[in-house]
Parts: sequence; C-alpha cells; structure tokens
Amino acid sequence: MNRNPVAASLSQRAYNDIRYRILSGQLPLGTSISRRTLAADLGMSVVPVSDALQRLSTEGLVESWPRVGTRVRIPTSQDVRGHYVVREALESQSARLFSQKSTPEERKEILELAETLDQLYRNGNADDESKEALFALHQLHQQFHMRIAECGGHPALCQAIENNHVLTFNWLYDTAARRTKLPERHHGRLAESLCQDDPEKADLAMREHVIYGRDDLLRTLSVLFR
Amino acid sequence: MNRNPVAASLSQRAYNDIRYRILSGQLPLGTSISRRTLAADLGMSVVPVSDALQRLSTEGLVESWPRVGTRVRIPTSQDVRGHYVVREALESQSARLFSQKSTPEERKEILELAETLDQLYRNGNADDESKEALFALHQLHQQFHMRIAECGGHPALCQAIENNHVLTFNWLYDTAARRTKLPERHHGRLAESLCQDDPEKADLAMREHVIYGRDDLLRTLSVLFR
DNA sequence: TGTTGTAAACTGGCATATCAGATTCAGATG
DNA sequence: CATCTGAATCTGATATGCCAGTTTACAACA
Repeated sequence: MNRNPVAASLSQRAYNDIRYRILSGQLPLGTSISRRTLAADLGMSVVPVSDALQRLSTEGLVESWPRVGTRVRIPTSQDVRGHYVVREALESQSARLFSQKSTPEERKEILELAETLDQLYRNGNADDESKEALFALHQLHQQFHMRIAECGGHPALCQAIENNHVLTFNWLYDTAARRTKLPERHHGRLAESLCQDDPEKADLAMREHVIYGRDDLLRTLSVLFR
Repeated sequence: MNRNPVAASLSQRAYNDIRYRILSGQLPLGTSISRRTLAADLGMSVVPVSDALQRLSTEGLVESWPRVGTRVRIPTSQDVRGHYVVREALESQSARLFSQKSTPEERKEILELAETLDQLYRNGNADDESKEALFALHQLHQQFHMRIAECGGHPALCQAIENNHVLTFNWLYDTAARRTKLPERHHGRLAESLCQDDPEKADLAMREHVIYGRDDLLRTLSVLFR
C-alpha cells in the first residue's frame, strides 16, 4: 500500500477553512452553519463539508442536531473547566518530558519564545488591538506549547494536546474581551523552570501556568455572561 | 433547537459494529476493509460506513489511504509508547481527582472492583481461555479505570481517557498472546493508594500501574513480532 | 391586536452514481 | 521461467438527488 502523505483532500480543505473562519471570528460563537450555503461558498459539494463538520463536532468546536441545524458551539464554564483538567494532565506530562529530553538548542529556542511572548503580552494591548494581531499572538502562544511538546519526543502527546482546544477557547474569549494581561515574565519564568532538569518541578510549574490561564479565562467568562 | 439525545443513526450503528468486530477479533489486525462489502454486510449504503471508518481512523484503530484501501491498523511499539505517555498523563490526573473528590461509597465500589479484577486475573487463565472470557475481562478492566475517572467529576477527562485506546490495544494483544499475568493484588494495592486522601500518592501509584502495563505489553509485542 | 393553522423553506441523513487513481492478473514477449 | 504490459477490477473521494423531520413565515380567524 502507498503510505505517501495524502494530497490535501476537499474534506481537509473544508476542515481547515471552517476552523479558520471560527477562530478568526468570521463565524462568531453561536452562528448557524448551513452545509449547502457553506458548500457553495467553498466551491464544493456538501459531502466534504459534512465530513469537516463532523470532525469539528467531535472536537467540540461545532454542534449539530439531525434535521435541525449546525452551529458554532458556545463553550460553557463547565466545558472550560473540563478542558483545563485534561490540559493540565497533558501539558504537565509534556513539561516532564521536556525537562528530561530537550537539547540545549531546544531549550534556548523555548526560552527565546517565552521572552517574545512576554514582550507581546506586555505591549500588545497598547500597540495593536486588531483581531489579526490578537490572532497572531494566540498562534504564537499555541506554538510555544506545541514546541515544548514536540521536544518531548512523543508525537501522540503533541496530537493529544493539539486536539485539546482550550487555547482555541482562550482565543475566542480573548477576542471578545480583549484580555491580554499577564504577570511580568510569566512565560519566561515557566520556561526557566522547564530547563532545570527536574521533571517534578517542570510538572508543577506547568500546572500552575495552566491553572492560572484557566482562572483568568473563567473570570473573563463571568464578566461576559454574568 | 432540539437538544434531545439523537436517535441512533446508521453512522453510529456502523461505528459500534465495526469497532466491536475489530476488538472481538472478527476483523483481525491488518485485515483489509472494503466499504462496499461492509456496507452490504451491514445492510446500509457506503456513506454511514465511510463516516464510521473516518472516526475509527482518527482514533487510530483503522488506517486509510485514498484510492488504495482501508485496513485494521497494526499498532507499532512506537505507537504503544506514545499512547501510554498520554494515558499516563490522563490516568494520573484521574487518580488525583479521585483521591480528592470520591465519596466513601465510590471508594468502596472501586476497592471491590479491584478485588474482582485481581481474582479474575489470577484464575482467568486456568478456568477459561475463550475469547469471550478475555473480552469480558478486558471490559471489566476498562470499567475499573472509567469508574475512577467518573468519580473525579469531569466528563471531559472521562471522554479523553475513553478516546485513548491503549486498553484496546492491550486487549488485541492479550487475545493474540493469552497474556494475563499480573502481580498478586495488583489492582487492590492501586485502589488502596487511591483512597488515602493523598493526590500525589494517588498520582504516583497510577503512573506505576500504567507503566507496568506498558512494559508488559511491550514485552508481549517483542515476542509476537520478534 | 393576538392566536392559530398550515404550507413552504430549510435542515441533516442517507442512497446512488460517477470518477480517477491503484492494484491485480492473465497473456504476450523475451 | 522471468519480465513486461494493459485491461479489468478494485479502491476511496466526491457530486447529486431524495427523504423525512423541523422551523418559520404568513394568512386566516377570533
């Protein structure tokens, strides 16, 4: 059998496109999605669109009821709590592996990424509040965590973290609330903890980082939907 | 919109059926799957079968290449390692939450389940080596871990654990190798550790349990595919 | 004005047909 | 016997059309 990487199928393109539309705010939370309209818009039939929506549904970005409709899911605070429990588990494991397996070059890369992140979080609000800038910041934050996971050497863990859409929710609410406040050198200190050859310490530092993000997001939620 | 539970669709039935056929050995590892043949066999068209196979593909039980074919995936030892890294993360988190949130009744239930499991693992091989008996044992083991997760109070974590198919792989190789050896009171001692109101201890005990299972499975693998 | 009934419009689920690429195997060629 | 060849036969991907529920808009009526 041919194990070459599959060419980008229409289903895949639909998935990427719809996902981007949701994350970028083109499809705000709660928006109804019509398979037929969307298919016409994307220049394809409804089948690949349905495939994509099914994937997004299992991932929790979208919800669908038979013969009723599909819409962009509005995560509840209970959803957020649940997702963060999973994320705490996965990211702390990722931190353990990073502290055990990362090379000096990789550690340097992570430390630099952390510095960049902290700078952007410090200046971002003042300089540029556009959606594009916030989206870029969101992506960089995601990259920071994904690079840490990649350095752990287990693709399965990377995939599990990527499938956990807390950062996605984070971005959605960031967009709504324009919330980008963080303590000084927040990521910098985390990165330093990860580089100290102490898996338990790395685990704990990442747990604190994740829980800080969770509480921050829950505060935002309570303001948005009070 | 109507939020009632959806009726069992053909896609869902196809998913359950195919999954059961794989786990029960009706579709052995590596078997090619024809959408058309399977659809005729299940009395439906290829569309719901394709939906089901897509889900099973993202879950890793099945692999598919465009215009080539679909077959039951043979997990590699690298797959197994990766899955166990994720499982270690999720189950240790589950153990933490259990030690913090479980009620006395729930703890009693888990302790009893552990005793039953230990008995079956001790006697199972001697009494009954049928596939059905091994499958039942596998399901009970899975139930043990799922109940622990449920008592933690976070459905999202339960779902994440359920989506992690290490226990499934475990069953597949158990079937192939008839391996059911475990140390005396293996699950009993784990359950006792979970009930001591010490999240860190529970975390560690579960990590050891998971890693024991991983190494055991890797040994089996090295024998099977040496 | 407010309520109700009903039909049109819309939804996701599914069946069927077609397409292009991959595989396979009989038969020709050396 | 080994090797090449090409057509028949597979594969998954996709398009299209239909179906049976759900929602909605609007007219008829109180």
